[in-house]
Amino acid sequence: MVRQVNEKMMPETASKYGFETHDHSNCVHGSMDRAEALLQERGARFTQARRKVFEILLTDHKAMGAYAIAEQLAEAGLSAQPVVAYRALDFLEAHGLIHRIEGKNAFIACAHGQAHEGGTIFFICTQCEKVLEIDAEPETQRLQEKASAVGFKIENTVMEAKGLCPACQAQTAAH
Amino acid sequence: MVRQVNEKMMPETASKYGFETHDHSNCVHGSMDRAEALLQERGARFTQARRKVFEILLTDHKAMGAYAIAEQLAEAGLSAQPVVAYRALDFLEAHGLIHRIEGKNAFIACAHGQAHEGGTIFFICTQCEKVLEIDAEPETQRLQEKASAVGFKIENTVMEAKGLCPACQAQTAAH
DNA sequence: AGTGTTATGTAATAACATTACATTTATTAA
DNA sequence: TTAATAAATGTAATGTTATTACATAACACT
Repeated sequence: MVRQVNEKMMPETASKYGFETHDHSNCVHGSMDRAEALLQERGARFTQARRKVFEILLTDHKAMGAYAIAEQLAEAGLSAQPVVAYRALDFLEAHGLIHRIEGKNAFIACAHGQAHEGGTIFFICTQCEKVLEIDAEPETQRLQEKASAVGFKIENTVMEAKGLCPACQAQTAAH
Repeated sequence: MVRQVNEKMMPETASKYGFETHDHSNCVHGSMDRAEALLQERGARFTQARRKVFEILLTDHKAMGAYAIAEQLAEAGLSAQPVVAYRALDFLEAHGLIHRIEGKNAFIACAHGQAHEGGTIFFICTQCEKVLEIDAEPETQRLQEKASAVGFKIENTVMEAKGLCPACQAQTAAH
């Protein structure tokens, strides 16, 4: 696997992370390595299917549906059945390595290698499908307070905003 | 259609609204009347299908899937095809009369007759399926600020929390 | 009444997700 | 090392949610 970055590769590797340019090749491998370490520490198995699914999500760096992921699994010699993707996705989500985007029935690799303690807010670009993750604190805390006020016990919170990222706004304005 | 409330009916009509008891019969008709007025003002047509779907959601007062709604449509002599329900749901949502709950692929009648200007936060009870709506201000405003900081332009926000309502907490604790 | 617009009926299909069970691969303990 | 156990994968089928396409009907306006 190629890890070096040469001039020819730059246009591809200099992708978007959040909404800013970054060295994507480095980002992918760094995330894989961190995941590897994390899972080993937890005594969880980073199998081929899980590895491949995580890699797919890291590579595209945008929200992807389970079926699209399943299709790509075949390339690694794995079954392309949806359930295979879903199983890996469940596992990765449980370990905080990826997020499920409710508003899109899709998944993204967690940009931070591991999910925020206090939850995450997602800014989803409806045009390019990229997703920016923001630490949900202190909003989560405020939600807790509102819940307490009416006696509701929160188990899980979803905060997502759809709209246009800077790049797509510029593109739209250009027309 | 029966509008009067007698002793025999009370156990059914005294349902939950938010998480507190209220006169449900009155609530349903009040909402229908408000919707009627609102739509007339906007020059939109409150057809039989739309009326019936709204009524179904008001009656159960909990999150319902489109297919469950479609089944009930037949009772009014309408087609039970999902698309009929979806069309009415789209219309009602566009006019702020109902909300879509992303985390459940389901819909509820807006408890306030019309959606909050600044968005709504939903507290969804995973046990009884009831949903409480809370004004999202000032959270929406804070989200806007966070978005502005990274140059993101929000078009739509989803804030939902799943958990247990007071009644279901009590019930669970009793075991 | 005639015309354009809006809503509904009907059928088919697309997109997303889970269940069930057989088989394989890894872990563990004898 | 091997037998027993647990964990993960393969495969097929099915369940659930949502949309497309096109014909027909109802309404609104002149």
